[in-house]
Amino acid sequence: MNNKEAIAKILAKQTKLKEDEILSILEVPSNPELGDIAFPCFKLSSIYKKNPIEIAKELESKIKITKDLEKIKATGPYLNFFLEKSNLAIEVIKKILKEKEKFGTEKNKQTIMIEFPSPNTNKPLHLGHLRNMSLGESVSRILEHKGNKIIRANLNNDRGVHICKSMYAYEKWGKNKTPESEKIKSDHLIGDYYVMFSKAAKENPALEEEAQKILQKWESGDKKTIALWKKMNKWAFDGFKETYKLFGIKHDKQYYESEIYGQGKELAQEGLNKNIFIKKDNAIIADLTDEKLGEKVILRADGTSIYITQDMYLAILKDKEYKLDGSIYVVANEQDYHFQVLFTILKKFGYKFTKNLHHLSYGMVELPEGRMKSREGTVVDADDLILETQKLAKTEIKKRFPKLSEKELNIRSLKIALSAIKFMLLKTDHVKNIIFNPNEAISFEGDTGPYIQYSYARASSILKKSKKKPEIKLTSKILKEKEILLIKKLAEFPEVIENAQRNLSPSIISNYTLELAHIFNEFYHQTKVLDSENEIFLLALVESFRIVCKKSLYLLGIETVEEM
RNA sequence: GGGUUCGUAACUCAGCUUGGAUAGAGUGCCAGCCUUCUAAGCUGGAAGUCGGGGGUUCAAAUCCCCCCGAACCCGCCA
Repeated sequence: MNNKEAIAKILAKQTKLKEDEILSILEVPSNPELGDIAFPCFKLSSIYKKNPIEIAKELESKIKITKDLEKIKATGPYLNFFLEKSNLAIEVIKKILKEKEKFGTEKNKQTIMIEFPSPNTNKPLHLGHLRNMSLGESVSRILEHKGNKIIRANLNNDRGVHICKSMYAYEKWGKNKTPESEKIKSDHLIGDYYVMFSKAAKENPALEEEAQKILQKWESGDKKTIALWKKMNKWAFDGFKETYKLFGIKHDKQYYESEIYGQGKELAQEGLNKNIFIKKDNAIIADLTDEKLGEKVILRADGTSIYITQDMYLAILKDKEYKLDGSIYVVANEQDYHFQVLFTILKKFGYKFTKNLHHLSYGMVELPEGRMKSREGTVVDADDLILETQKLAKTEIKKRFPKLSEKELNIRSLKIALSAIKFMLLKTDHVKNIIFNPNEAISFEGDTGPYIQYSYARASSILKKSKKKPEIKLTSKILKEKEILLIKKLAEFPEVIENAQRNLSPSIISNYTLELAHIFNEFYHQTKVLDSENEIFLLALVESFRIVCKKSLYLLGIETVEEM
């Protein structure tokens, strides 16, 4: 901020350091009571060969107080600057109220594709997918906020032996059952048969070969197999569609593995011709031992393509179709190696877009007893979790608003439930694993989404009840501690977004929003807004909080409620 | 065996990018606060060898090295 620059200017006059040098040393004191901006004197200490404590004292007596500078105080080896708060407050609030939801935006105008969650069609979405989708959607919104055009893409893994397993089980035990006849969500029906197959295959390993046979039939275009595959895939997609809608996810582009899985063979041949790949045991492989990635098969000895072959092709296809400035794959960290290999190969081909590819790798969601396993049916189902959480939210709402209409109850409880789930998944740094304890994880108190929503609702309530209009005018120049803290926190927002964007890290926003809401609640208890001396100004402050809080939640994919 | 990532309070996590002043939250526990803008809240308290060891530095949770522990990967599966 220009306050820092002004201070740097003053210090540059008094010391041998240059302005930008000072600017990089200036920091915010750990405790606000110490001051607003601190200058550590250690650097000067080595230049002047003098005790930093003495240097701080000397500077304190040399620097004059101006109208924006309330006080200067040397504390130990630090020189602390106290800013005049009312000017700062007016400046910050004016900017927020003027720019509103555009506060902190930029005009980057890049086209960026974000791929998520790319599910398999043999089972319904689970908690891992919810983490994936929360991340993908939040990163999309953060980059949009920075002015970029985002294409939300989804790669449907709709073929392969895992899908044949569900097909086998359905054919054998399904007896023309349908989602309608069983009154079950269509993708859940498929998942049930997948689990059934796995259990049966444990007893009778020969079933694995049966699934392989179906895959061969599928690849040869056997009509009956294709018909069954189409029928079951539709069930999967219909089910996913509902979950996406419930969770607030909309894609701009759908890719299907079944349509691209055979492609990329020309690339393999091209790589061979260009000596990027070599032939070994009749297969085409990439020798990446120099890159410490070992040898990777690109095309099987029988000429069929594998995962990496198709992914090479898809990366090029995406770039060709959209002329992308960036492409982000939101995929769990179990595939770190795959993406390292993929990007290395594309680079060897000389594709310029390779430098714009990014694997947004995130940690696993585990249960207290260990990893979730679809095969064993120990996964936390996405739909079930959302509906269960919504039920809990309904109970809480009914305690507070017993007369609320059924319609409003449904809308509000869903917003609160999704906020609890999404925030839980986004508050932890995405590289880390999350241990999901079903008994404790879903909460509406403490460091949670609903806590933030509640703070927002309180703010809305104040504005609704006041008879006056917010105005940036101070009746009293003396601001209370929490009022100043809140203003300072609001001012941090653009920097926080910048940081979150640079690191593609929604958790930075989650933690900021939590701190913001926390300070607002402290302010709420310290200062009564209605009928106070500074009412119109405080209303403007509350409105500023509402704007920034709502925007922060939006960037996390979370909606606000006006009353809760 | 090799690679990648993680390790901070009883539990779940911030802080590490850019080294600085007594390491911060939440949950749980203990003690308070609802005739005052919504108690899904607020105030106070107890609770820490920042995995261990070494190094760099005036200064290390933060940077470097070694060790230990955990997760994931190392397939002509996806």
